[in-house]
Parts: sequence; structure tokens; C-alpha cells
Amino acid sequence: MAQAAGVSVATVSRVINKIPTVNAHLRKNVWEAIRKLGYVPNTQARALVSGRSKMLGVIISDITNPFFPELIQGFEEKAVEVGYETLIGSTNYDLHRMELCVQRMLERKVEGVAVMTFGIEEPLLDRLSSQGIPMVFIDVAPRKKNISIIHVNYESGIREAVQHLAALGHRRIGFISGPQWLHSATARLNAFTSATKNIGLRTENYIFNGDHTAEGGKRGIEHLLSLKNPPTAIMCSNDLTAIGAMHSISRTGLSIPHDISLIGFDDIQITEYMLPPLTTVRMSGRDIAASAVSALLNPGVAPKDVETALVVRQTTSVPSSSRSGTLQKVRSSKPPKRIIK
Amino acid sequence: MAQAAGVSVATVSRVINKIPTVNAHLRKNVWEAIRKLGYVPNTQARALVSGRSKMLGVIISDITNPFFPELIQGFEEKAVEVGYETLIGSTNYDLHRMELCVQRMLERKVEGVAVMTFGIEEPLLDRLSSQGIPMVFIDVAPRKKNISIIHVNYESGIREAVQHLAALGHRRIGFISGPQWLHSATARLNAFTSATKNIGLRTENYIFNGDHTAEGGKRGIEHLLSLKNPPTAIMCSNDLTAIGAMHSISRTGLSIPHDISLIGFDDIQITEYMLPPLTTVRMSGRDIAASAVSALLNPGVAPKDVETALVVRQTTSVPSSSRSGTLQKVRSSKPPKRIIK
DNA sequence: GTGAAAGCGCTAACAA
DNA sequence: TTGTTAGCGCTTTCAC
Repeated sequence: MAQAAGVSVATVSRVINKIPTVNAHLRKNVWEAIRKLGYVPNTQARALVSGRSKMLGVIISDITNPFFPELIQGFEEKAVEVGYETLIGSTNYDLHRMELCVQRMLERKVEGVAVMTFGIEEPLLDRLSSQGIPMVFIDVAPRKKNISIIHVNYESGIREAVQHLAALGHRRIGFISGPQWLHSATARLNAFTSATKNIGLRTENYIFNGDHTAEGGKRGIEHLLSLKNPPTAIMCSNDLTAIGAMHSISRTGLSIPHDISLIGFDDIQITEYMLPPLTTVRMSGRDIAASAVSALLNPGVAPKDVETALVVRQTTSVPSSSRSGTLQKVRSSKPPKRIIK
Repeated sequence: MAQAAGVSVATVSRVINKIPTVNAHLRKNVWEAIRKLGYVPNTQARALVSGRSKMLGVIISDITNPFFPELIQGFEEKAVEVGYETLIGSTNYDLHRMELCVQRMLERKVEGVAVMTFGIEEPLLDRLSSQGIPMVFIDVAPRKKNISIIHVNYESGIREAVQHLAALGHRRIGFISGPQWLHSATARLNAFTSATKNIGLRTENYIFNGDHTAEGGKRGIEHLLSLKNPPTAIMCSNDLTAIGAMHSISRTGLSIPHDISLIGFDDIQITEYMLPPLTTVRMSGRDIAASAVSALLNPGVAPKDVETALVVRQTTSVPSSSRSGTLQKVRSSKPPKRIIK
């Protein structure tokens, strides 16, 4: 290659790395030879000598969790943008696979690891940490050098959602939570509690402990609707829960949003295709991914928080009690059936 | 590292690569030193000297297509299983990004590329091909050395679906197709046509040209239901289309499956969460991924076909016309509303 | 069975 | 400004 252009390998290297001190003429020759020979620099060799692999790792847990695809795609896109490759590892909650992931990351000499799984074993973390590899976590992480944390602002979106419901006239708002050991779940519950308290609503009896599955959503609905004075609106700690809730509600013959309003959390892709499309609080996987990439590349600076926001679709409306009341006359209790043609 | 174990680097190499001709005693020493020092072999260096990167590339097009996550996850899993890393490139239908993807794959010296996007420019393909890099495509590909093709058996699943509908008593079955330039779409349409013809059904007037989007599904329904003698069951070329169809149908006041049966294709994750859960033909992204990985690793042998199969959920039932007829008394036209407690 | 040494394709010092 | 050279961490001959 070098001789094809009539120069030394060093010059080729300089041209490729766009070192400005190269004679314009030679530079042109080199580029031509590169094109003619279809030459492609060997990243392995560059990595070996420079000590920089130009790779970033992401570790995720549950591959069936519909939140992750957006996260991964966002990560990959952002990484490519700044010249990095992405190594994906999925642990599927399996400790052994988690170990393998860490090992792979170490072997490939990644320059940073985003741990998007919930929890990682200390010893594994230490292996990464002791190599000085920057890491980034969501919400919580052991305090260590070169570990940064992306904080998600659950409050903003959930407050918006609560206020949206309150503005619609709802006073009895229920909440189906996620598992209590999950930080992001308790944070959402807390955000809900304080948002409702702030506007003078009491919700103690309207909280059901779910588990972030559709099944949990179903159970939550069964419980909440069996109350003597059931809530007229229900928020769910994630979209999967809300979807389970939708199924359960529709099976009772009640209609959404007419008889009961529903709000999810996450805004996974499915939600807009639900019937009716689910109103939810958006937590952007892309934002988290972007924040993660820049956190890994700038280990010193604190990553910026990720905001959440209400996305109003069609599962919320005024409570049915107020519909027949004097205040509002919204529409007949069911839209008339319309047969095409 | 080598001196820590009191041996030469060559011996360490032999131990790590499990060359059997190493003294058991020394071997033990080496492993101990490895553990004690937390030594991790440098993959870049190994790749450089061995000429084998142990990486495989996947190129996908539309990152919002819900079919891909399963594909990618399956690929990654399978690749890790056989000791390979996965490089993902998403083109988003952008030619320039496709070029970048190919360039990245070349630079990282991947040992194979699965092109899961629909279409790739010849010159790009040649760059890969001229390096002797094995490639794998779905359904169609230029005939070249080291290019293999995974054939999807669309017929089997679609035939099953048609027969399922016919067995239920449907005689007027519609089809909302995908875009005609897409091979996988025309293959599905052909499979449908021949499956219906085989059992003596005429469907010429019941075929609508969709585009594999929910929007296309909506338009398809509007057209098909406006026919003088509308179909009692409709199959869709993919799940997104079926989801659009569901929305459209429900908006007319008709109910699924009571008034009209619906079947999708792909079995993306969303489908089981639809209301009601969508009956569909499963094309496993995992199977395709697994087949792709082994095709790349064994460029000689033809990869095995991927089968499709009907997954019966709740969007199909006997046609409403036969319900009130003499042949069948299935159930009252609507399940009675049941209020919990 | 083990070690010494060459060299994979590059980059970065140093010379010229 | 350009070329020469050492060496990144490993595998693989080739001696021993």
C-alpha cells in the first residue's frame, strides 16, 4: 500500500489520521492509492498500538423488556456518531452470563460500560473498575471513581400526569406500582404519592403493589375496582402493567377512558398501537442512551438528567360520574356505532 | 504476567489456548497467576496476529421495525455462544449510512456479515465480497461466491392460516398485502393466493395493496369492507398492517373476531398484548438469526430454511353469518357484560 | 515440553 | 515535511 503510493507507511498513517503536516500532493497520491487498492485500515492494529479500542459496552438484563430496543438503538447510533463501536451484552438475569459479559468487555478492552441492568455484583464491578474503565448506571450506583450516574427525573412526568387527571376532574386516583426492590419503581411510586398529596388528594387506599408485568396490572385492576369507592383513574408504574390493566378492565365490560382513565409509564412503542392508544409518561430510551454515551466519554463531568413527560393519547377523559352531573355534558355514554357504508 | 508465573509468554499463550502439550504443573501455575493478577488476554492483539477478529456484523435497515429487536438479540446470543462478538449497523434506509456500515465492518475485519436490510448496493456488496467476507441474505441475493441465502418458508404458515379460517367456515377471505417491491411481501401474497386457490376459494377481488404500515392496514379495511360482499376474514401481510386494521375495524363499530376475523404475520411481541390478542403467523427472528450465524460460519453449506407457523390467539372465530344460521350455534352475539363484584 | 524470536498492521518518537 | 524504527500483546515457527 505504502509503496503503491510511493511513500512510507508513516506518511500513509499521517494521511489517514489527517495530520495537517503532509504535502498536499503526496496526500492526494495516497488517497488515490487507497481508493484504487480498496485499502481499509486495520482497526485491531490501530487499537493495539494506540491502546484505544474505540468500543463501548452496554449491558442489559431482560431482552424481552420492550424498553431496551430503543435504548440500544439510541446507544449504537450515538456511539457511531462519535466514532465508537457498541458491544452489547444481555444477561437475562443470569449471573453467569453477566460474568461472561464483563469478561468479553474486558477482553475487547472497551473504553466504557453502560450498565443498564438492574444490579451488578460487586466483584464484577470491581474488575471493570480496577481497570479504570468508566461506567455509567441509571439512578443508583456504588460510589466509585469513574462511575457516573444518570438521574431520571420521574417527578416531572408523573406530576404532569397527576395534574392532567386532576384537571379532568378525577379525585380518586389509583396507582399500580412496580416491585419494591426496584429503585425506579419506588421512585415512581414516591413521585405519584407526593404529586397527589401536593394537590390535596389522598391515595393511601388506592395503591396496589404490582410487579411491572401485565399480570400484575390485571391483579391491580381486580383489587382496585373491588374497592367500595373505586378510583376513577389509575396510573401504572410501567406500560406493561397498564396493558394488563386495559385487558382486565375491558373484560369487566367497562370502557376506557369512558368509565375509567388509565396512564402508563415508559412510552414503549406498543402503546400507540393499543386500542385505544395509551396515554403514558415518556421516558426516552434515546435520551438515556445519549446521556450514557457522553458520560462514558467524559467520565469527569456529571451526566445531565433525563426528563420525563406526559404523552396524552386516548385513555384519559373526564370521570364518568361528572359526565352525568351538572358540571359537564361531554358526550353520550358511548359513541354511536357507525357501520361503514 | 509470564514472569509472575515463572514461564515464558509462549507458555502462557499455550495455556490460554488450551494446547495439550503443556506440563500439568506449569499449567496450574499459569492459571493461578492469571487469576491472581486478574489478567485478561487482549483480543485486539490476538486478532491482529491470528488474522481472525472473531466478530460478525449484522446490517439492518429500519430501526423502528419491531421485527428487528428479536432478530438482533437472537443473533447476539447465538454469536456469543460460538465465541463471536456482534457488530450492529443500522442504515435507516440511508445509502450513506449503509456505506458507513460497510466501512465499519471492513475496518473491524468482521468474519461475516448478515445483511438483513432489504437491498444493498452492488458496489458496496462487492467491497465485502472482494475481501472474501461471507455474507448471508434473506430470500434473495446476487449469486456470488461466499453469499448464502436463508429461505423463509412463507407457504407453510400461510397455508395453515388459510385452512384455519376455512375450517372455521370462512369462504370470503381478504388479504392486505405489503409493498410490491418487497420480495418477502410478494412471497406472502403468492402463498396466500395459492393456499386459497388450493381449497377452491376465489380471492381476486379481496386483495388490497398495502404497504406494511398500520396506515396501510386502515386503508385496506376501508376498502375491503366497502365491497358489496365484504370478506368475513382478512389476512394481513404483517402484524403492523393487522394492527392498523384492528383500529379501523373497531372504529366502525364492528367487533373482532365476532364480526370479522383477522390474522397477521410476523408475530412481533406487540401482538399478544393487543385487545384481543392477535392471531398471527409466526416467523421467528431467533430462527433466522441462528440460521444466519451458522451460515456465516459455514459458508460452504446451504443454511437451513426457516419455517413459519400459525399462532392462534383470539382474533379468529366462525363468521357471524354462520353463527345465526342453522349449522352452528356458537354463542350469543356478544359476551354478557360482567361487572367485577 | 518449553523458550527465544519473528512478525501481524499500525502509531509515535526520533532522525534526516 | 518525510522516512526509519521501535514496539503495542499476542501466536507461531523453530531450536533446544
